[in-house]
Amino acid sequence: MIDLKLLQKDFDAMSAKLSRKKVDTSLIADLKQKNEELKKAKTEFETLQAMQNSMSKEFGIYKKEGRDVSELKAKVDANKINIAAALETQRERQEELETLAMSIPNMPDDNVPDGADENDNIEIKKVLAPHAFTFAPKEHWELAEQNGWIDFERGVKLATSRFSVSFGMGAKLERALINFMLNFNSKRGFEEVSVPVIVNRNALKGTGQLPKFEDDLYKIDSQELFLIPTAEVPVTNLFADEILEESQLPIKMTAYTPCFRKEAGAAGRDTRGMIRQHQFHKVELVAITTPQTSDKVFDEMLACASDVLTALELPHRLVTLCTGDLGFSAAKTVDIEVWLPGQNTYREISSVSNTRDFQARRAKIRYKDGDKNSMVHTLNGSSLAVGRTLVAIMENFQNEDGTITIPKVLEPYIN
RNA sequence: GGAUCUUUGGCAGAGUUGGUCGAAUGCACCGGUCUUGAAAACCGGCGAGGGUUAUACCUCCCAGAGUUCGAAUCUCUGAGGGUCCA
Repeated sequence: MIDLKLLQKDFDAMSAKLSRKKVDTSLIADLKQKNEELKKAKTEFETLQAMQNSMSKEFGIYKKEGRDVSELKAKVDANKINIAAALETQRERQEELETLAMSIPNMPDDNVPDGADENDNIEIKKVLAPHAFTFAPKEHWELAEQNGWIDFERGVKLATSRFSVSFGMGAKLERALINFMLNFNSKRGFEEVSVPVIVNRNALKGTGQLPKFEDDLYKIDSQELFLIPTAEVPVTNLFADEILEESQLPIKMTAYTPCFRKEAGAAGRDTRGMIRQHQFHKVELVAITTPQTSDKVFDEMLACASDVLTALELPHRLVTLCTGDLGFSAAKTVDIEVWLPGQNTYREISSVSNTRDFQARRAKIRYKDGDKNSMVHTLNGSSLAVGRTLVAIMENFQNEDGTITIPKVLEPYIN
């Protein structure tokens, strides 16, 4: 959630930043006004409540002294009616404010480039040059079927479209990749955690998936629980409602989970193959830091994800997302795109984001900052999407006859 | 599934004849005295959010509803945990 105090203090700066993310200034103005109205309603209610409290105290004293309370009671009873009304207004205002505030995205960092969509993203650097093929490289679904690694039809049979089944070496490679990545991340100082893949509404509010993006989540109707779209949700929320000691920070974690997404807005996109699945494996990085160190940890996470690809000998590039492509919670995001020779293009395989204090404010994750409590910064990044990594391996390591060479670093994991 | 108990500040743990309880006490933590330094001892501070220049003031004792002038304390519902029965 954006900082309402800051909004009151510096409306212009904030609305300028948010308008870069296509948030209508009138919305921000509305938010400011609602905030002021809530304040007013609160003051009103609290004044009445204070009266009530002091009269009640008096009441106790009167009783003890055996004095007549009928007059006081009449006063108190009258006040009660006003309190009920004031409380009701306050509640309404509170709810209005919250509904609006929770649906406003994070402000982009100042150095995030302006832009409308992914075409305006800015490449930072390329790592490893795509190697030249002496034959026309195939796309991964062809290779996957030819090698018997992935069965798309049977995935559909078991569930619905956008589900698949991995067999034999395909399945083995997925497992190898997960283990390899977790080990890799551990060595970089990210503690391995294993978390629930079903979470409640509150956790999803904390990281920003709710209330705005409920359509893209799988919901367990009977219980108000949801399948996680990313490990970012349970891992970040591990520390919700907590006040951490500064000495504990930064907390750096890595987790493997399956992820579940309805892909509601993606009809018709990537319908073939396993680029866009409803269920996929992902190894995630999450960090909780002080504001002073979040940029440093961001770079560490980005390097960590990029180095995994380098270790796998996969050509990739780093891309700074422009304002138009930036996610809801992120102040800054760098995507890592892996080279897919079959598709002859770079495709997103990882996304590292700094949400600054946006999620921290929603999830109430704070730390002792001297003698006061301040919001932490939270960061997350994939390292990596396992299915897409497998796709990249298939396409980059394919031989002319359609067989696939296994990257050297994975050999210990599949024997 | 049935019965019963329980849910308090970072932790432990008082508080159940409703009033001055945001809450004893201990531990932990922070500051100080003492010490060459540390430990011990002693003194002081120490929940969170809102609000204020600062006070005042308001809210929070699992969640929600209720009784009452007044609820951590009583009633109901729900959730989590324990024990027993099945």
